[in-house]
Amino acid sequence: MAQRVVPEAIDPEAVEAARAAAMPEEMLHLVVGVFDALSDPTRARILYALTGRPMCVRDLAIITGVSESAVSHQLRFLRDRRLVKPARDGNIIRYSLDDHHVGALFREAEYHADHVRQAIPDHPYS
Amino acid sequence: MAQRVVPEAIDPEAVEAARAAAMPEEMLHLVVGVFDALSDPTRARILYALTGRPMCVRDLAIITGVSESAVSHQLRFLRDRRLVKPARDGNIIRYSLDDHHVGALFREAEYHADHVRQAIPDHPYS
DNA sequence: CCACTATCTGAGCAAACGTTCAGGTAAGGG
DNA sequence: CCCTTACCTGAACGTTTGCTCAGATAGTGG
Repeated sequence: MAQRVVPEAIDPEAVEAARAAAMPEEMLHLVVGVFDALSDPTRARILYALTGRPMCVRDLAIITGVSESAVSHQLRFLRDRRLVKPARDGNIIRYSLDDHHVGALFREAEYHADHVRQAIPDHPYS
Repeated sequence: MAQRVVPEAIDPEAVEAARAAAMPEEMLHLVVGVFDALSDPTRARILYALTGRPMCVRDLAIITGVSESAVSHQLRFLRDRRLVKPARDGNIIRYSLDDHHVGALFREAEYHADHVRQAIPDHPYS
């Protein structure tokens, strides 16, 4: 009669181990935040450009192909997450990377991209 | 009379350099794809758990706190991007990481998280 | 075979996202 | 001073996202 209501673990040891090794909630929030910052083409282009040199809003708009307003919105997003920092120079504001780890993240992601392209010669995403 | 219609670069050299160093469109697509996979809390929890050991859908649902259906949907997403791979074992299917770079990405992101928390002792995101 | 288990799939929906538009602020030059 | 330049901001919008629900599929054991 009494049917199972709570789903049981199939491999309780694995679940226990995973729970023990799980990332703290707060850390996960921050980690997901960085990946989120890098998960949009415009933001990725901005950050990748800033990998090489500081740039102002106007020039970033040219590079990314969106409006200056859009760039400004995204820069605020990136500033809030401490990924870029502004530096005033007269009338213009030059943005630069606030964390050198961004470069490393791109490098690792590129390795992964190679891994994918290697698995499927004619690349899998349309 | 003839007013400027096309926005001019403020620092043409920087724009030119950034253009020259820009990531190829196709590569950017793949790179953004990985970050996108890692930018959702549920997917991040799944991948982080799989960092330690292979797991089945049911147990991942327990770990992540969402339904088995939701996990299955996300696993399809991750499978499409070659981030995880399934291995049948009788009736259950165990998923494992398909790319060891995922671990490295988490590590770099954690470094960044430390960078943020260091900058602002009482952590900045609510 | 038939019931059960583990996983998958498609539709539907509320929430979040990225962009543009229009207007606002702050520093610089005539 | 006032106008221009560079950047910021809020509202509105169409799109995308991640979830749940209901039902389908595939392997297992009696």
